Amino acid sequence: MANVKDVAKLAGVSTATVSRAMTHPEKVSEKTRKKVQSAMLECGFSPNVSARNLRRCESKTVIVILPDIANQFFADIVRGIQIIAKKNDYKVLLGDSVHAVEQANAYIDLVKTKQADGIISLTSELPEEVKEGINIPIVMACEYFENFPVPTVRIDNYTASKNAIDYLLDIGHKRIACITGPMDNPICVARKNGYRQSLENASLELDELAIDSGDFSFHSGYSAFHRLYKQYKMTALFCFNDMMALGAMRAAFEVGLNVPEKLSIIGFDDLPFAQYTTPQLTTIQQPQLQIGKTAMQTLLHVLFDEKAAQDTILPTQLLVRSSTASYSEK
Amino acid sequence: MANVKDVAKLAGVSTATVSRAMTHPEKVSEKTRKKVQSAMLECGFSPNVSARNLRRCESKTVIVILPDIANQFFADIVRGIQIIAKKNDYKVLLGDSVHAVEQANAYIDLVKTKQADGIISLTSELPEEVKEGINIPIVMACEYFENFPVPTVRIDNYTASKNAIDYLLDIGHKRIACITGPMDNPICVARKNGYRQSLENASLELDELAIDSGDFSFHSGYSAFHRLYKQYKMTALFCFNDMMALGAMRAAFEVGLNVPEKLSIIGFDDLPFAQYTTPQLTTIQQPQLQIGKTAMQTLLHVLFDEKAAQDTILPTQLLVRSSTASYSEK
DNA sequence: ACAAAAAATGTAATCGATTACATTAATAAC
DNA sequence: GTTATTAATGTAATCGATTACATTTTTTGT
Repeated sequence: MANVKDVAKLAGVSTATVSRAMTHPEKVSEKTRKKVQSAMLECGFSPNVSARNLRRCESKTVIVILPDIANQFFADIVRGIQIIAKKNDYKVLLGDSVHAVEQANAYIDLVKTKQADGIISLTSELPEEVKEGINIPIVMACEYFENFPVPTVRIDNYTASKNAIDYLLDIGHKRIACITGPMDNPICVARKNGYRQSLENASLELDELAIDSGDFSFHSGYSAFHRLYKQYKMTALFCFNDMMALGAMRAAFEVGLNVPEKLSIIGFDDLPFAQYTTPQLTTIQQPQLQIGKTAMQTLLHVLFDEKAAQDTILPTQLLVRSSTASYSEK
Repeated sequence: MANVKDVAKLAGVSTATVSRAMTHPEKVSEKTRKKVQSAMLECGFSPNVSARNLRRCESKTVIVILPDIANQFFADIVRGIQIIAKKNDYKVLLGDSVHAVEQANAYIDLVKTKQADGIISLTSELPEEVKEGINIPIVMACEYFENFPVPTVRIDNYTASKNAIDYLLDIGHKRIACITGPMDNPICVARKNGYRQSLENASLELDELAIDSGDFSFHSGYSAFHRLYKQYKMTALFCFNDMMALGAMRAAFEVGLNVPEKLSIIGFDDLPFAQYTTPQLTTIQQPQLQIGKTAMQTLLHVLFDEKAAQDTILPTQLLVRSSTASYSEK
């Protein structure tokens, strides 16, 4: 494989000039730049990036840690990250942590070992050292830690959730159940607080029997519904993501509880399938693309210390489709 | 940041010994190994992998090129790849090519520039040079090129498709429409051939009005259905993936064509949502996890030239759920 | 046309881990 | 106890691109 020396010899210049022709073309005369370029073509030269990284102490690569590549929710976030990364000459590499801290750690090692410059984490399932403010450029998107100083980009889970319940109350529901995510997750705590606050504002009490939890998978929504159905007579159900909402909708169908006539269901995320289910799913839309873009921009700030990187809160929107209907007591 | 020299000084040994303690521990005495290890801990040493890669001419990293991270179909394939990679001390990095050859090229460059050792491509949207047998370790999974010598792992699309249509014929359907994928894709050609052959075996002629094509997205299935519905009276519909099948199912609902009573629908892939739709989707299951595992194993063969890497064809299975029902003419 | 400033290029050190080869220490063989 | 073997360690070159600094060439100003 050709290296700078070969190119230099072929072009009749020094290795320094070859290097400059690649990375600082403005510092090389038009004429020699052309000579170098054709020499590079002639011997099929590709620079060895390990060598460059070694010398430069950077890699122009960012790692995105996903807890679960199978969750479509992350797709557009990643797209947004890629758009901004590309504009800034960064490569994006996706690491699926499969919800395992150990696996996430392996990706963080890529930064420690200089194979990547920074991390955007879409999961809070990270090793303790990260929370303790280890010196690694990292931005969290969607998720966050309580009281830990990692810059984040996210939504206002509390308000989004509160608005959804407000809407259900508005259209006459009083018995509103809820399928949460894992309650050790701060965003789930926030969503549950929104749910509780909305009920309290309507002078309704939160009934623990109306609440069950899942792990964001289709199946967990399905089985949580079956458990809830036995213990609580609900007219509406709020699920902490669309996948669980679909699982619950399926389960409701199986017990003959028609959606939305007998049961209203609201999801969270607005995944692509949400408008293709029958009935189409009412859900809370997150600005995934914008979250991704902002996260990458924030990471660039962290990397270049341009300004103290801050938290960003982006807006959500309740999309009313056909899985919800107004309720009036008979 | 500490480097081998620092560790060496701290442990009172040479850099060579430090290096050996890391990568060939059996060549170092028990005693010095311990000394080195505690010295590494003491100064918080992480080896600079760029330096190692530079010297070793390898990166222990493989790139997986996905055409679309939003397509859940790839999730378990990636899991399978990761399982085998981990066993062999390889890192897996996912690259979303967004169906763009240019983007795929950027990932291929990672190999040329020694940042990755090989590629598993889940898309055939690759630059021409790859097809021309460029000297890059690459394995294709699911997709393939006609007449190009890249090792592949895939299913028998022709037979899988033929079996699905055979089943529809068996349960009495005669007017079977089809929503294909992009017809410049060899796997789509194979599936369409299976569809045609099954019809021919039953002495039915393939009617071009019964065929439309999509791009594997929910929406394309939805709009293809609406086009088909205007021009062809079908009692069954075969879609080349589950996402289009769901889109079509939604469209069928909108025109009042009940599934499965008035229209049977078959998908392809068995994505996680397929058992949570109403009705649950009959579909062709692919062994995604196994495809991924085999692809990674094949890539290891390619990398180490252990034996001529071959093509592998894995089995599929028709999963009959509730979106299909038998048809009898009135 | 000449000095001064600016632009272009070259020389060689550098990044940090690895490893061929050389040397020393430990063990085995007789 | 001496030599032959083997194990452990050290020395220094190496991977390939970058860049500080030095030198040469070109441009500018008068």
